Amino acid sequence: MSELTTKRLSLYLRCLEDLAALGVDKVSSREMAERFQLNSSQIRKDLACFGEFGVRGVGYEVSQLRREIETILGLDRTSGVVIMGAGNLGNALADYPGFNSRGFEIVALFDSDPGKIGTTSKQGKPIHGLDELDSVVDEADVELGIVAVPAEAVQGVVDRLVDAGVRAILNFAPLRPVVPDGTRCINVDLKVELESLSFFLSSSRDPADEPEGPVLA
Amino acid sequence: MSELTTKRLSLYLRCLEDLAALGVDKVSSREMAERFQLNSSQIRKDLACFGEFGVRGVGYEVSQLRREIETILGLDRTSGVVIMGAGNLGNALADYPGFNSRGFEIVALFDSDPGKIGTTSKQGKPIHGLDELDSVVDEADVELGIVAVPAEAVQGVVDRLVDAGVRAILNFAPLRPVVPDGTRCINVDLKVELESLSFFLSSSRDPADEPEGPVLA
DNA sequence: ATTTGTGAACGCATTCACAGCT
DNA sequence: AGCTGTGAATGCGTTCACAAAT
Repeated sequence: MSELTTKRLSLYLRCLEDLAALGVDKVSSREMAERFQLNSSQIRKDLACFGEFGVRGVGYEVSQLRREIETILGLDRTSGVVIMGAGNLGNALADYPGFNSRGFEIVALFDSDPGKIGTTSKQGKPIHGLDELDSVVDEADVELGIVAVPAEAVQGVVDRLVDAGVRAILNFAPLRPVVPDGTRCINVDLKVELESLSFFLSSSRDPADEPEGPVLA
Repeated sequence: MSELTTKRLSLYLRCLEDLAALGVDKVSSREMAERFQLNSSQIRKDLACFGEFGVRGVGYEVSQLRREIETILGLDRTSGVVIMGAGNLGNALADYPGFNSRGFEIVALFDSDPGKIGTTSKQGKPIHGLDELDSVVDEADVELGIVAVPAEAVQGVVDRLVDAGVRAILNFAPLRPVVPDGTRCINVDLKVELESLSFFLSSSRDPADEPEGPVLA
């Protein structure tokens, strides 16, 4: 099963939430595709990986499909989340509404700075020292770790998470840590994204790509 | 040219910076691949899109290749950046070291909250009202916009950026705005990433994927 | 001997197009 | 008539393998 498919399922889920909020109760793949700029075949193929949720000639029932996707993504169950690094980014993520929603619960932040330990984020999420990681992970049934520490600290922090039993990691540091088999790490590399935009700007300034005007005389 | 290639170029650049810091001055694609867990053919193919930077039988000169990639990505030139939304995330991004580095300069944040206008981020980046967007973009030669506002405000904010002449946008809100041709928008959807990890956890708990133990008797 | 640069082969993901069902 | 589910076709990205170069 492709990771691209699962990411699209998240998108579809959000679309279905929008539709439900609008009071729509039935939707076809074509309708959804048009409304949200998706591809209808792809919607159907993605869903086909997990079952048959539609009715031929009719379409999909919004609330039912929504529940199905929630179940597929494991959002029918709440996962505890810890955030490693209580800097600006860690704090922002701790209070990010999207991370404190169905399926997830931010349990705590961890930092090595003694000045931060014992304080909380703006929304009141506690900041602990690293020595408390194992006990918090055990007690709060934490399955997910978010890493927002400087590059040089990443591998050590990830190793600590893996030792504590966390097998899913979202890493924001600009260095891809090595993780053992059976552990998944998704890297969100903000600098790479920004540099990709810089390339776009640079190449659209540079006339190299479009050497001539319109070909039509 | 694939966006995947340009994102990998950012990675290669970071690797080369590491190598330079270690005092390495020549490197082969195989060496780089092993050290940073990449694929040597892919490195060569990616580079081949932009020229011939190596010497057969020898490899690449670190400082030269580094400069070449900086030029390709447009980092030999500083782009002004504005951040829309001075909430937790916007503020964290404004002070993020990776965004205040070679090739980029965070110029200002913008917010509609009168209580924030006139204040600054922790690192001193000014927060303006939306009415000042056009003048700031004009005066500071801003080419890049980062969007960190709630979903319902995204499209309006993006339209304002486009009107002001910003043609490259990094969007953190959970809604993909429509942008005109010639404008590029990269969406970083944090909730999608987290839900993708939730799926991984869910499917590795669920024995459906691996119905049996080891096949070897 | 070693490594680049690249055409060819491969594999994966998307899109098409239609049979099957309501 | 209309829409799903899916095999077939296409397109894209990665990997292989080797000729060209030092």
